[in-house]
Amino acid sequence: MTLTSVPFDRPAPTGRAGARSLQKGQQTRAAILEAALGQASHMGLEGLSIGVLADVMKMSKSGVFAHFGSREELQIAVIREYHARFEDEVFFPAVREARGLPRLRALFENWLRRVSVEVDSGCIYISGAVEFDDRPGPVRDALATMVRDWQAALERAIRLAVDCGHLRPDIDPLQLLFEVHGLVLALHHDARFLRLPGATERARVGFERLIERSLAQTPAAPRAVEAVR
Amino acid sequence: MTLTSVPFDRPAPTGRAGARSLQKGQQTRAAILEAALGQASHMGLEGLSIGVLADVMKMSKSGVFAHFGSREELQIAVIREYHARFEDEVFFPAVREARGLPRLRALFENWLRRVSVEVDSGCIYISGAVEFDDRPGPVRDALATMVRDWQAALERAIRLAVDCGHLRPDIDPLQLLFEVHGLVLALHHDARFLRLPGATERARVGFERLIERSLAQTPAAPRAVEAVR
DNA sequence: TGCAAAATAGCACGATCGTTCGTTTCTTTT
DNA sequence: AAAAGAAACGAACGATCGTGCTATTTTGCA
Repeated sequence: MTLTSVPFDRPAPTGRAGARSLQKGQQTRAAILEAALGQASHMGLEGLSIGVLADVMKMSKSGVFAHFGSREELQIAVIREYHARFEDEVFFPAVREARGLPRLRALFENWLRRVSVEVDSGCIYISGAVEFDDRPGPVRDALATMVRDWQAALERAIRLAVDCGHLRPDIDPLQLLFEVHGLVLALHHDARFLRLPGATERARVGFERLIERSLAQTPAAPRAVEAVR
Repeated sequence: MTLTSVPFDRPAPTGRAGARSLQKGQQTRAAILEAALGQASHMGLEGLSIGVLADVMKMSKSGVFAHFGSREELQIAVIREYHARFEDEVFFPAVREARGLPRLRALFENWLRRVSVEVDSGCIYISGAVEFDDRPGPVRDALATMVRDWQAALERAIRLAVDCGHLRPDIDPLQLLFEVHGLVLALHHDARFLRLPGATERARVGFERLIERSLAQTPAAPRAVEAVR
């Protein structure tokens, strides 16, 4: 019951010894990844620099390098690490809620928390999407896989809410997903770039209006009379 | 009656001679800018490289460099150029429409066209916002000024639609702006990064629903009965 | 404690980056 | 046509980049 089916090669036991308790290498690798995640959040995945990372870790460049084999692999490792944390902070806590509207609300609320400035780091899904929308390659592929998985999870939650009878049966899950996603992107833009206060609340309001319009109990909304022009 | 009040130092007549017809320097500068705009659309403003630009223009690096004085100035010049084209393609054609809903619709529709993949280039406002949300400096400032101006223009159009009686008087223009902006961002994401077909139509549908909900003629929407949970 | 293997350091490479400077070529004006 | 000025070139700089080697150190296990 995980968000994604992408295989993680985390332990990567190169030696024969079963990784009983995190070997030295694994834990410095984890520490590097931690630092890399921070750097990528601020400078973007393309801003990741092995040299800078080595300085931060007080290691040699080659020491850092050896853990990943290439810059691309480092970027992918960062994406996977971000994905894992996203799962832990957004997805898993939400699936403990009752299926249907409560779970959908929880997913959105947790998502908001992850994206808003309250966490100093930016969302790698969002910044990465912009950085790699014209850059084919394994990094883009990894990123796209994770984003698609997350969108699929949201779509499932929406469909569940429909099946539960919480939302009207005639709503288009993908359209609703599109609109909800837009709210989060607008939040990311206004809060992080324009530094506008209250963006989180705007996203919440937008979400509640979308839900309200999609509620099952709503008597078939009276057709708006003849739109202006 | 322009979108922005930011002064353009386009002609920049260094000599005393009145620039009657584009001097040689000005027109190669324009050609460089054209190429730079294309490069920035694909690689982002941070991906702008004077060396690559020189190759494309078949000029020397220093020749290109001399036109701008620094990489930062080049980036800012690109932003201004993009802004000018955005005005020409999105803003000006729309203000010829009747004020109120028709103009608002035209603004949105032109915006869609500018952002969707139909134009091969990406939107520098959107990619720049992500690239520079954690990078203070003159480039970020220039970008933020342009974006804020565009948002202000949209806000004005919304307020006009309210004043005309097309939209309900109790709607919050900034909230509506936020939600409309989200649709465009979602379009940019789905169309350019995920390469999903039909994203433009989803944005249109979302927009029409937002408008429908805000129409003046709509009888006060019946309060949705007690939301689930 | 000793030994094999894993982890890290050190150094050098080729490439690219933005930038500077002095020179040369092309335009424009007188 | 000559003189003045703008535009473009070419070479070099210091810095940083990712990466490939070979040592050296550190670790984990017998």
